[in-house]
Amino acid sequence: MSGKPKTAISPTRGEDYPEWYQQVIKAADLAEVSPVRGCMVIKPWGYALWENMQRVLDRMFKDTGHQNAYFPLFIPMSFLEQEAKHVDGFAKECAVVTHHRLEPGPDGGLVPAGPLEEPLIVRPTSETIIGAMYAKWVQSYRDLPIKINQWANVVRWELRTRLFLRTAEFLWQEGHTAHATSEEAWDETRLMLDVYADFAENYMAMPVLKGEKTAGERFPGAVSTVSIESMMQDLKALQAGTSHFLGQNFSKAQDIKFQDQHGQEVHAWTTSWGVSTRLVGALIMTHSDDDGLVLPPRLAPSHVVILPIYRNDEERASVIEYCQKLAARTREVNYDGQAVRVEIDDRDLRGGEKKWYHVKRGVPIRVEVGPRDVQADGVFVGRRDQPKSAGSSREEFLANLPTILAEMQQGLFDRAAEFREKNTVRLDTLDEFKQYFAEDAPGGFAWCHWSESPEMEQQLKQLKVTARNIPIGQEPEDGKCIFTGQPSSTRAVFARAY
RNA sequence: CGGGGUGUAGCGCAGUCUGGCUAGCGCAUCUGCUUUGGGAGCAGAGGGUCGUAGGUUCGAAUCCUAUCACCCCGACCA
Repeated sequence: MSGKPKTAISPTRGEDYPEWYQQVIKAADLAEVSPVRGCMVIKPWGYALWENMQRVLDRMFKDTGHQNAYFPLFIPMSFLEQEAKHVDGFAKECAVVTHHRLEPGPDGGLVPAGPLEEPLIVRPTSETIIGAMYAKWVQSYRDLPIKINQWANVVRWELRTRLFLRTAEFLWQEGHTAHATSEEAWDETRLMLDVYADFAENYMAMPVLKGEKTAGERFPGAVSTVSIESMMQDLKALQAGTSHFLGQNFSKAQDIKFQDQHGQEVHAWTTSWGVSTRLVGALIMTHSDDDGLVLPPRLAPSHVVILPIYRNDEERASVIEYCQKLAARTREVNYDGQAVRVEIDDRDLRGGEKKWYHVKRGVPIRVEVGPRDVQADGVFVGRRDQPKSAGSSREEFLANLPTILAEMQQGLFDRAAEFREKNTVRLDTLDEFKQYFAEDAPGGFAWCHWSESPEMEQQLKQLKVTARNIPIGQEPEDGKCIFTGQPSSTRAVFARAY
């Protein structure tokens, strides 16, 4: 016995960040690697978190005029060949289905049989298959706009995978819209970016930078890609969501055209936008600490866990009864427009062990109830964002619960925002830039004047830094690109990234 | 996909160089007793065709060949 560790997660963030990340996922029981290369199994606690994200986002999509639908998992290979730039971006990393039958093989195994006339691609994204349907559905300007979202799984044959951040198969939503005018499609692109930013900041408690991607970081085939970018606790950036203005590139390739009010035949303007289970990774790396997962209350699968403490059957009976009543009362409390989510953990485990189990899983509030609390009609309350627990009366606890949860939600956002602020700089020379992103330097977010150029690409590659985006809403400012000296009026944010 | 590394019990590892007792240890699991407002103590038990397939040998976790998977570094990352 080496004594009680100081932290529940080992190594700590400071010791080995990537390993810490893996250990948090394991300790919180969010997911596991599966027998299938590059694919993960999302476990109940992790999936419940994803379901909460889905629920909120789905409501937001519907509130902005979108409808859900479902398109096929398989895409004919010829569809992917339609848009030239799209081909460049996706061709290499797709799973391809070439047969439609299995037959007994020579060694008692199975061999694929029945070759397909045209190979099918497992969707890496659905622009092409959805576009093909839109081409049928759109004849007149009266058919527009079409605003559809789908919740689906997609496959991108990634070589280096990390749970939630990059897996070969992942869950996401993809919105696909078609519009009569460029302006309308642009508005849609920006509106959905706002939805994502709203979700990230107000539900995930994760501050984000909204901005436009540089040409090099754009979605293949898009005219413009905008993104939300956030800072993880190791100072690396993570792209948390993207929204694409596709112009008429896809509609021309797929013949999505209509007659406008003047009888003119015109190609539609399309957009697409998505967020994925990567958000779970973002959530982990934004808030969690050396004792495990920390969840923002608005997305936590459980807000409150009640831990009964007793020594014998007699105590057990009265404590459990008290806990059940407490749980019922807690469910009557309203937080964020819903009943507070509460569970009782009555497993036959030692108190300390049980407590740490829920600390590691990030449950916002722990309520410990023993015989003394039953006597006093009290509770012993621990908050995930504070090290110490404290006693209070039952009524006081119930009355304060919504405030405490709201306070925790805000507290997480404030702490993350402050962290990003502290690790953000404005740099005006290449020397400063090189120093800031030197191998042994911590790095962070650097706002710099820039211009799209081979010089920039080369410097960035050397320093393992990427242009994250060009934040929206900057005051125009006269400056010079730090790489080329070209005049520049806006800054881009640079960082090492996931 | 290139370079390097690792596959031995659910998890983490020793043993491999130099082939040879019955393949071990820690944690976890199960049982009993003790403990009980805090990640328990003692005693006992279960669990392994040593990644897989060939080969060398009287004998292979150990040597050879192939293959698969995972990790790290690069390339890539919509």
